[in-house]
Amino acid sequence: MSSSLKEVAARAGVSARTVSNVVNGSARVSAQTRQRVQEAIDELGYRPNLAARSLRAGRTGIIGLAIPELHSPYFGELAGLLVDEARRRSWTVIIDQTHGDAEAERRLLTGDGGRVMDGLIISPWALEAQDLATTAPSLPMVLLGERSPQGMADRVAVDNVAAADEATTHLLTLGRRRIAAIGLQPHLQNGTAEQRAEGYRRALRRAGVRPRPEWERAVGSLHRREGARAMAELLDGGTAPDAVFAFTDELALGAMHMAHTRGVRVPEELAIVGFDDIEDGRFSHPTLTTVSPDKRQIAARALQCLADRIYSPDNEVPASDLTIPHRLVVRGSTSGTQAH
Amino acid sequence: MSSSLKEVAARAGVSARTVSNVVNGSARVSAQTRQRVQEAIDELGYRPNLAARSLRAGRTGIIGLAIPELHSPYFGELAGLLVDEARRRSWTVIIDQTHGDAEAERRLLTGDGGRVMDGLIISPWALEAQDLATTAPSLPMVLLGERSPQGMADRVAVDNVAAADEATTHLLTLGRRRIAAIGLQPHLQNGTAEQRAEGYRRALRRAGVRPRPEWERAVGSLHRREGARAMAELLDGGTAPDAVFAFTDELALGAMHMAHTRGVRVPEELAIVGFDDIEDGRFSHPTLTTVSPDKRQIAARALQCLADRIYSPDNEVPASDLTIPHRLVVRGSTSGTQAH
DNA sequence: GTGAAAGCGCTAACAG
DNA sequence: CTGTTAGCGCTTTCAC
Repeated sequence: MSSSLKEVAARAGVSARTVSNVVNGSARVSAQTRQRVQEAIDELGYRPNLAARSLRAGRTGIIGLAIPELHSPYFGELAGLLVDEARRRSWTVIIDQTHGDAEAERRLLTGDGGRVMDGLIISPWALEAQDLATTAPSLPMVLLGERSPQGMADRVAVDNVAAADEATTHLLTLGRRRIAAIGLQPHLQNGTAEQRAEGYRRALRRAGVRPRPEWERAVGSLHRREGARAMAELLDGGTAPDAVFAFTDELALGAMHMAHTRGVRVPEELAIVGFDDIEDGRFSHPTLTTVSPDKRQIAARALQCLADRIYSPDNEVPASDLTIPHRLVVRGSTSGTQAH
Repeated sequence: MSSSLKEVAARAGVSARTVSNVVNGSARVSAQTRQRVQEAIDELGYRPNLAARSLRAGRTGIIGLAIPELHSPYFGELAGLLVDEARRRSWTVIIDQTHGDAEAERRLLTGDGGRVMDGLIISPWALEAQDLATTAPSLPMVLLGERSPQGMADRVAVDNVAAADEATTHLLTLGRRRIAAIGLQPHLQNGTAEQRAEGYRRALRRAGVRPRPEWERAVGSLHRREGARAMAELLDGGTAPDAVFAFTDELALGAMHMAHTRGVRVPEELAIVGFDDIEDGRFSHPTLTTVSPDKRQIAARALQCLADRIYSPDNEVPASDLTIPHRLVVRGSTSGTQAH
């Protein structure tokens, strides 16, 4: 179907070695020879076979990205940034969706089905620290989020406790005291959710407000639908909250939707803060106050870590644990103005 | 680093052939031998090297997906569906973002940098039909959207003219007559935008309304920001429209945002229809009326086409041109109720 | 500056 | 049922 290096060599009247040199620029080739080879390449439409090259090199130039789902503004945006950053490093990215399925995550980690990837960036969801530790890491790996057992792999994440604390404190500063939280995931032992809950409670306690379990709402997923459902439960409960801290923007937008549906005014009667700073929140009505992690930096750091591990012969580099900066972006859902 | 088939064979005291048979189940192996081999595999943590396998097989099991950007609800969702569908067919997906860059699209088409992918699904944006035709397709390819020169590659798309007509007709049915359109991209010769504009004009004419050029607003991108900008221009213009058909939901949500900012009530003073049926539109305030393409079917059909081309030895199968069904979903932005 | 040849890890055709 | 072996297309050490 497609011509090989050998055919190019034959046509140009040189050896395979020389063609290889021309293609890779790996050694000096006389201008004349180079041109003859280049012509042969063009005429034959030669493209190097990457499988062969990888087999030789022991590397594929492909890294894996495993995320719960592409269909999610946060992960979609992050994936986009990671793909761009990878491209800058001449890597291609294979994307896998785990859908929060433990089996899918484990399969990826063990490299079941064969080695294609030089490294893996994974945002574990269903797998617990325990599992991650026992599942031998068969390849360089960077974890996004809160599930790294110490020292097992590099980790890149924001300080969720501090961020949640800030978000909650912001609501307290507005004079709100009946502050609910939406987004707990008790069945998952999900590190992220637990840490955001911890920051939420910490802020409440510091302000002398006692956390009320009935205002900590669990969700089955992080989609808008679940945020809406949780909000409905809160509004149907005994005392209605006057503020909500949602653990993701999607949940927050779902909650806001339900507030509108029930005729509850935002932010007057109900202030809302989200987490992630997705695009939607900048154009919702009202616009959404949120914790904004530096996603660009998450992508850059994750790839830097991976590159270090892949290119460093020394396998004993201690795992790094990078904390990415974040900031609270105040918008309409917690202030009178529709600040952008 | 990782053990090879040969090592496994040595440890199990069999030949490479037998190990290969065990791994692939390609021939009958005695239960006893199988077990011995399996033990060796487990002990050594053997994983087949896919580069070698691909080199041998002439196939990689990897397909490419090239879209303008992952960071976009529509493409993110579509990419997710395609990845899942590919997985069902035991393919892995390499994702590339073109960012609407003609050069990036061309590079992909020519397979510059080497052959890794068995096939490519591409949603061309910047490249014109002309370019696509002249750029020799070096691999099986399916085009998503409106840019296929006839017969060059398979194409999967909705009937944009009909869909835009329906959307506009819906607005006319509500009694609106000053209907603007947001989303033209004249500089791109973009087939999709042109076809939606055509459907829009056709519906207007059929209803005896003369299309007004100043109500056809061009955008630089399909993001919410541009929708907001275009809406602002419309509101600042001479006669304000009483309805807007935006060529994507993101543009529609941007327009809606601007309407809110300017105190224009939706849908009372301004009805809005979008296109794509992204998740955000189901939870916006008000919820967004939109044209909903059957994305699941787009994904399924695109992969079916690709599979046919990859597995069919006959290269002369005529290119198919599949039209995917769509439907108009009426929600709050064009009706009094907040219908979900 | 260029050629010859070995071999990356795997599969499959050919023996036995 | 299992062993032997020849490449897949490329890079690279060793010669010239």
